[in-house]
Amino acid sequence: MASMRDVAEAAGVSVATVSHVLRGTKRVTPAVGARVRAAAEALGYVPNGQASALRTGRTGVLGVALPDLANPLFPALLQAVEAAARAAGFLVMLHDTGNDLALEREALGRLVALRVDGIVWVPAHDQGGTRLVRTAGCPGTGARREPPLPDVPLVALDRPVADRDAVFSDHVSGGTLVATHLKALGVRRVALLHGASSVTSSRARRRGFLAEWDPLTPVWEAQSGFGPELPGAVVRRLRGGGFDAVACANDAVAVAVIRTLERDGVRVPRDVSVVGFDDVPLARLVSPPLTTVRQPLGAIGAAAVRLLVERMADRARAARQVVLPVELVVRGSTEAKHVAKESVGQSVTARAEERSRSA
Amino acid sequence: MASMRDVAEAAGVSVATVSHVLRGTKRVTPAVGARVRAAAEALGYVPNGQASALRTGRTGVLGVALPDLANPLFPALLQAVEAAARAAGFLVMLHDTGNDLALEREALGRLVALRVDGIVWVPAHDQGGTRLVRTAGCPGTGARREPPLPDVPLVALDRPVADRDAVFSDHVSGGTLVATHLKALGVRRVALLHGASSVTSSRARRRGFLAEWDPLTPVWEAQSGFGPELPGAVVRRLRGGGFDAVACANDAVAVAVIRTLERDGVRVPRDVSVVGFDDVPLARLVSPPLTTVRQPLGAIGAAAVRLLVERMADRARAARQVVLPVELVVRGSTEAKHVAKESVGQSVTARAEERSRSA
DNA sequence: GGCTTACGGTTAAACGTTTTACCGACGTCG
DNA sequence: CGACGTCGGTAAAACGTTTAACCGTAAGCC
Repeated sequence: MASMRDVAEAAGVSVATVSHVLRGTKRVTPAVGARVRAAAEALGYVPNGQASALRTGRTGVLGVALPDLANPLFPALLQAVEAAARAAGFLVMLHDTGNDLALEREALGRLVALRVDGIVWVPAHDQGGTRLVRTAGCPGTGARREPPLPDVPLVALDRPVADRDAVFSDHVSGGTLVATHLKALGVRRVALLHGASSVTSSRARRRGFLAEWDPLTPVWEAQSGFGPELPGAVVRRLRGGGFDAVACANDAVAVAVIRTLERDGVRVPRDVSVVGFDDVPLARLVSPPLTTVRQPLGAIGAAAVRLLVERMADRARAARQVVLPVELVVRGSTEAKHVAKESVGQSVTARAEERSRSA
Repeated sequence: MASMRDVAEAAGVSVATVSHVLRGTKRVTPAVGARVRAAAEALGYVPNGQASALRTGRTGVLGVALPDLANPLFPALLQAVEAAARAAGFLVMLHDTGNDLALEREALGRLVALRVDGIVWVPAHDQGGTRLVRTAGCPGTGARREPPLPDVPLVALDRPVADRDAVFSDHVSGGTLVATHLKALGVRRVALLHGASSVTSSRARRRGFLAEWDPLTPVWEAQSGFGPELPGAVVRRLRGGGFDAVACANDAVAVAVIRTLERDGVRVPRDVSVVGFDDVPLARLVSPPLTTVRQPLGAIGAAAVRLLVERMADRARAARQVVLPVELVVRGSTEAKHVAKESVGQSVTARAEERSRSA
């Protein structure tokens, strides 16, 4: 592949001049500029990013490490991050960590080795984040002491990492929004299906929900994970019935719940309302369309890149955390109980959908 | 960040020795080996990928350029490619081209500039692929003559690119499978919703379908695109009715069709059967679960990486094309017409699902 | 005309690796 | 005892850029 030296020879100038022309770092005679450009074009010259990165210390690449692309939230999030990164002039390097701590460590290691300018990281487990960044391993146990992550600009998404920048959705008020909505619908008995309890956001949503919910009303809680397969215990309990609404860990779980209920002849939302979380594209496509809490993916991506850029400018700056507002999107999977149904349910749906579109 | 030179000084050896120890390229005294490794660990040394890439000419990175992450097929495909790449020791660099030809060109350019070892590319439009790779532009029109893509190992997915390796699903037999299935169900009048006609795979499916379909039976055809929003003309025509089945460009379109039909009181599959394409995760979650044609994503990813590796070994090798078999997955959105419904429809569903799981 | 300045361009030193060639010491063998 | 191969380690060149320092020439100024 043609190098700068080849271009220089073809144009009859020095490599320095070629560099200056191509990057516009110095004024040159129009004639020389034209000669150089012509030569570069003729040879199909493509600057070697490796070499210039080595020299300048900047690669123009952001690394992204995600737990699982199969969860539809993450492609959407990735797209948002990629768009923000591109707007800021960065390419994106992707690593799917498959929810595996070892893979996650390796992923971060490779990103650092490639000297990416910054890392956007959704840790698989939230304890894991901090452990991976700090010096880890149990001294004295003989376990190999894992080295800490070098001081690379890094922003954690949705999970806290000690002493690092982070961006969160406001899961607490997400939980509160769900509780408020269900209360307004006249729901009395509710089932909460949480994701993994090790995930901060799950706990935050629960906190937000319970803060708003009448403390005297019984609430049934269980772990459902984040995948479309419900644990057997949850399925059995859903069959048991006895609740007016189910609030789910995410949209995939909500869809699974709806299918399970319908298979048993329970009608959604007439008999039981179901609320999801995330508002993935799927949510508006299923039947009934999901009432859910929308995460501000675009804002998350933009904030993440912004934090990284700020940190590149000032490595010593104190860690900053950004919390972004979420939004309840009312669709067809929830409906008023014990009160005039059509009017309330429908009008709320229409209004909310309208607003979210114009936003 | 600590460099090799720092490690060498700390260990009291030369940089060459450090390199040899860390890469195991030469035998060293156990004592020296231990000293070097200890120093590296103590300093938190991470080799500089840029530098070694510059020296060796290999980056260990594969570039991936996709049209649109919002289409759920592509995250799934990306995951497959990433898994295959990782298995072969490569990292993946992602670029979402947003179905935009200019962005696509820029994406490929940046990947080349970063000297990725290979590129996996799903061209947005299939004429675009070839045009981008060859020298383009219209000489004489004054349009800036776009330079051809340098000779980087590159594999095109699902769209042909002149003189390059490529991997396809067997869309022709995909179309045939759909036709055969619908015929067996007793469907007489069918609507075909195609994606963009500029996409090779769409044309191939149509060809496969019509080859199997009774040429005397009228077929209604229209372009629906690939997104979840149906064009107005298609919606109006669907409302008109008059067919027993709709074969769709992909699963998202199929879901949109089902919703549209149901809104008009048409029951799926009882009144009309609907068939999707791709078998994205969404397909089994919607109601009714989609009968669709599964693309062998894992095999596609593996084949793509394999082709790239082969070409790295032999740059002059002739371009090779790999066509991979697809599979009909029968679920609940299709049902037999004019014959005993429950028995045929259900048993076929059960059998097919069983087989696809054990596979 | 001699002085300074600005301009257009070049030289050469980095950046952090990998790798070839080399070198001294040591053991072996004739 | 001398020649020789082997072993462990090092010196130095190279990869393709960027950029600070430098240098001749021509223009500007008194």
